[in-house]
Amino acid sequence: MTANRSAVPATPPELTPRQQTILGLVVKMYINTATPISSKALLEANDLGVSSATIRNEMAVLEELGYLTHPHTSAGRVPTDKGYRYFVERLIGDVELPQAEQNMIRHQFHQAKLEMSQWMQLAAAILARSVRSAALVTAPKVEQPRLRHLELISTQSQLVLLVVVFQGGTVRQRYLTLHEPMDQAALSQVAAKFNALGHDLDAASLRAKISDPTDFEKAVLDLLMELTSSGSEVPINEVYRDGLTEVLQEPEFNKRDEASALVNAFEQPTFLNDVVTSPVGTVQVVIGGEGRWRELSSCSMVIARYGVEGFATGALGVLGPTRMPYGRAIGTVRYVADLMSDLVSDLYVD
Amino acid sequence: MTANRSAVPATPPELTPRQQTILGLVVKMYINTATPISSKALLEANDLGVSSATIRNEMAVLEELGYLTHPHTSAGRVPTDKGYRYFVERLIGDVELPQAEQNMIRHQFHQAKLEMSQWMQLAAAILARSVRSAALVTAPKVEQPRLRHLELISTQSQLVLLVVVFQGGTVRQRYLTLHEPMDQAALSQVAAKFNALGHDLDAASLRAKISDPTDFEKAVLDLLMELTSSGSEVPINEVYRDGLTEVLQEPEFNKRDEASALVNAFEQPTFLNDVVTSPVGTVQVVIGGEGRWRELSSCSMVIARYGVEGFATGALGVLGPTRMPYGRAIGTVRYVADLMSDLVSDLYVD
DNA sequence: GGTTAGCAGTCATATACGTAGAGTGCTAAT
DNA sequence: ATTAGCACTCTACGTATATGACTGCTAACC
Repeated sequence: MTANRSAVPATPPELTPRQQTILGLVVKMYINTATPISSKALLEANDLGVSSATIRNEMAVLEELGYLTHPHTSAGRVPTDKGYRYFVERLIGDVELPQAEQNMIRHQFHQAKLEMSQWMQLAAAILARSVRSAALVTAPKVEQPRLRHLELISTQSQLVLLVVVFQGGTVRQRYLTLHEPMDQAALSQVAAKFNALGHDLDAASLRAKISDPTDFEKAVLDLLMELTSSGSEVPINEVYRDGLTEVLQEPEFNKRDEASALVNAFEQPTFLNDVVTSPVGTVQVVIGGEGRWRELSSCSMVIARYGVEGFATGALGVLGPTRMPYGRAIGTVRYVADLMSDLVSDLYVD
Repeated sequence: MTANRSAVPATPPELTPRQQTILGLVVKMYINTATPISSKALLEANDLGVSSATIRNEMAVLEELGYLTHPHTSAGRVPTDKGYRYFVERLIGDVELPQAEQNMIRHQFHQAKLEMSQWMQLAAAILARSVRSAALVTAPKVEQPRLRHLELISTQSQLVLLVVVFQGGTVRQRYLTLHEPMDQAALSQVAAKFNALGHDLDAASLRAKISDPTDFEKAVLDLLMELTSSGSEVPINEVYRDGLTEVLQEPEFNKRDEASALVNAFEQPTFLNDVVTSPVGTVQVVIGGEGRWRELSSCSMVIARYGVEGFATGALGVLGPTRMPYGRAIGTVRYVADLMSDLVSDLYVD
């Protein structure tokens, strides 16, 4: 009991088994009821073999150590962020989703039409419903996308639309302004040349293969590089959402500021990707904004990357009150992320 | 003054000029202050040359006729939906946006990068900021899209991705399951055939041109038809939004139910298109949900179609409290819709 | 020493009540 | 037709009071 099970820096001081039990129960009950947990209530719901006075004493200790708080003198206890953190890292037992639920989710995935955007939308819907939180899914971003086909389309004079289809079916498009007019035939010729040379190559390799490019070809190559460079913005609409309405019903979002902060984060296109730092395969739990996202002090996130590391990854997760069912959330996020990873490797790797 | 200026059926009974003035002032003041307007307050803010008692009498008449209400006995007057409607249809004067503002908006449009999705996002942002409401923009839907290029990409065995680029640069993609395996070469051959025959045609014309198609070719043609049929769903993510957070600050959304209803409508992908009925060129004002959208009883919408009628149209508009600056809203929506229409005809018609 | 019963103390919540102020509706005078 | 004036109504707000939910502490207990 004294050995640390995790390698987290600044390990919290060890709690006695009974303190752990009490902390765990307070967290679980508070997550369910959304009301502060009194010593009496805790006693009535669980048989601990001790009196409420003892529980009070232990709660006082847990408060001293920073795991619990008091809204006011005559109220029950509420977990602090530190309390949730301890719960998530030490007390949560099995976060594996029950088999039945896994089956249900897998079944939905296999029923769906086979399109990435629909899958992402489905993933968001499943996360939202299963965790009762707001869910976010961003499209997988291919690291060095290989070209499948490109098309140059003349629209107005001097204005050309470049459409690129990448391996795996991702499509990107961008307009290009010409210095001097070119007709469609000339454009098609360039496109044909690029298609012949560039098939299955990434943008850099294609550029290397084109000796002595014309100004226009250079411009197209630049645009291709820009589209596939790692700094390039993911298209703004490539984030799929669900469950905002439901999570706004939670009591913590009665206060308008809290609700606004949540909506803000939820709507901001880059938010999820800004927050995710964990590699594919692990689930990241952000509790109470963790100092970095001030507004989200009463929100938690359970998020993960999915896909194939170093090749194509996206992010997904849920956003809800700190009073979140962490067990379910972690289990579901992990399971859905795994499913999505399978999809990515099926569709993008060939 | 007795002649009807509009051809609306069931014309409301004519109000005296003074009643019109008072109704107009109450609406305007309430829109600004969000508090019920008392006879005294109205008198102090505007010189009407009569006493508060007279105004009270007139207000009582307007209430009798259904244009105003009372939250309670000793409160000022608030416009009813009917009052807003009268205001919008008869009392709003010039809804043309001031030249300076037009310039500002036009300027922003010409500064932007030339991509439809970015333009739509920009339109949403402009609407949201200018009207201080939530703004929605849906992508233009081309009626009978002509093919530009299609690509068949083998992903897994039996699973083929169809990517179609239409005239104007719209891209659609869909997966297709094969009955028997085909290799990429065979797929490319079919694609080449379709590209040669189908360039600049719509799906139906292409189908007519292909005599004696193989089973696979039939399947691709079917999919093309489905993608371009009028019943086909617009991709779920093709709606651009902005301004939700801001509009949620409005006092009417203090009540959670109101806020939820708004968020719901705002998030539902098909909402805007479900509501818009007006043709391109006119602005539609929906006040208080108008019976059909029960939840939105305290919301109004100012919306319009844009694009080229019968060819490619989308919808845009704002969603806010019934206490909405209708003049600004109508002016801005009209102006932005016109700009977007110009874009559509520039980009899609050639 | 850990545990517990019991009790004083604290605070939120609910209720009742009184007052101030805002605003209307009505009436009688102009 | 308009208006001054006043009675009436209702909300908002502050205060007082009671209630009940908890805690924290102390002293007794095992």
